[in-house]
Amino acid sequence: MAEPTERKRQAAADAKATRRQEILQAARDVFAKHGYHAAKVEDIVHLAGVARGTFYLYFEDKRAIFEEIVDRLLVRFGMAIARVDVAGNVPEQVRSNIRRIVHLLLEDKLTTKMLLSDAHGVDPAFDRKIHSFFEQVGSLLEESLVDGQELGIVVKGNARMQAIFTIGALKEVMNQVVVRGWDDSEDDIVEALFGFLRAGALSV
Amino acid sequence: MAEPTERKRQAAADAKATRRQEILQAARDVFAKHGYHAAKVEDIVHLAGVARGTFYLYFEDKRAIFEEIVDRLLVRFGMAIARVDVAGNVPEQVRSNIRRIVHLLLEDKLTTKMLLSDAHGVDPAFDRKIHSFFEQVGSLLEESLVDGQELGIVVKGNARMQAIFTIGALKEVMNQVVVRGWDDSEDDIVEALFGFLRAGALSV
DNA sequence: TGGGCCACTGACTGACGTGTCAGTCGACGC
DNA sequence: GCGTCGACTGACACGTCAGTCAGTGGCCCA
Repeated sequence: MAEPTERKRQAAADAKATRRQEILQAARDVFAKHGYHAAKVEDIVHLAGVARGTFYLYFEDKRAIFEEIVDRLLVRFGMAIARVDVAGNVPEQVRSNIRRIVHLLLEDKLTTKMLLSDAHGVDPAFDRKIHSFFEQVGSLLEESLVDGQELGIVVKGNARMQAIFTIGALKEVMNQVVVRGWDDSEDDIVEALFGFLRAGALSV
Repeated sequence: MAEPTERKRQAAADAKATRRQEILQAARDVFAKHGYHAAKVEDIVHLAGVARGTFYLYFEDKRAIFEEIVDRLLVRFGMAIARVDVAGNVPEQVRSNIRRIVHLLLEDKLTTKMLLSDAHGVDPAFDRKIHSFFEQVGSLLEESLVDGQELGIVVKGNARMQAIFTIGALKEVMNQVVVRGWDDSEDDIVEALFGFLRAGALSV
């Protein structure tokens, strides 16, 4: 193994992977800057420093590369969520979940921006995908809230709406950070969000 | 006054206003169904039952009619918000505000859908307009929260974030109702949202 | 040296959809 | 009846941009 031919094949594969990565990164930048519809394939290839045709050697079409970028984030997002174990320290687990998610989203703000502001209206099928992802997250959260209500650690009420409000609050704060140039620290955001979930805003 | 000529002029003006309204309504339906980018002027004129050219007698271009529809909603939205008077019954005033806003947004779900899911990525200038509107709402809310904190009726903490979370929760629940076909009653939504602001979700 | 391979190129094409404008038509006044 | 007006029409011109494909050049092996 590792005869010259093989080594070469490997080097070539690496080069291709690198090239692919370059295009992917350029695409992320362009999509984040201009939005999906205003982003031209021309802009992407120009930024990546390759010709128009090369783009199509690596990706099916404009939509495909957009989808790949978003998909990667969705997968990582899904993995960042941990089910809460009611036997343990619940508040701390909730806080950890929030922290992991916020961290993930702020790690690559450009991709988050794409997800939050461009992912709608790309294509009906793609819209459905995004929607069903958030729906899954919502359902998972809702189930946890119902469990929590039975154990008395979650406020009684419409759990589905509590889940929606929570997701909305998260989405909106991420939107502010990522679209507007807010530079609040991750910790501040995590603590503020946790505080909001714990006590709401009104103390009347 | 009201001589034949005058009466006729009035009738003509009415006819024009009606025609304009027809096109506006068709546009709202098409934008809500397909999203801004996928909506074709062709679709709008077809639904309105007029020719392509007629559209351009009434509106500058596709963007202009979209902007007019959204602007109308933004104005009404702005008017639905009342400043809270700390001398009075604060919770009830907050609840009224929520109720008015939810009512307004559910009154014309199609326009709300446009605002929530299509208004981004239309055009940089338009994006800025939408953004600055929500920013104004956010600032107003933040000020109120700061006042409330001093009076002890709002939970201590980062008021700007509390404002963002609140707006996010509202946006997300409206999105669910309007994009997904949720049919929860207005009262349920208002009460759930109010409850969330009052107590959060966790009771630990 | 030459020939095959393959990543890469960029001029080109075709589709699409916006906005235009020369022309139609009915109403109305004279 | 005849001329004027203006709302309305819809075929067309035009720009834009995604995706294609015939061609180039560098590299390696025989």
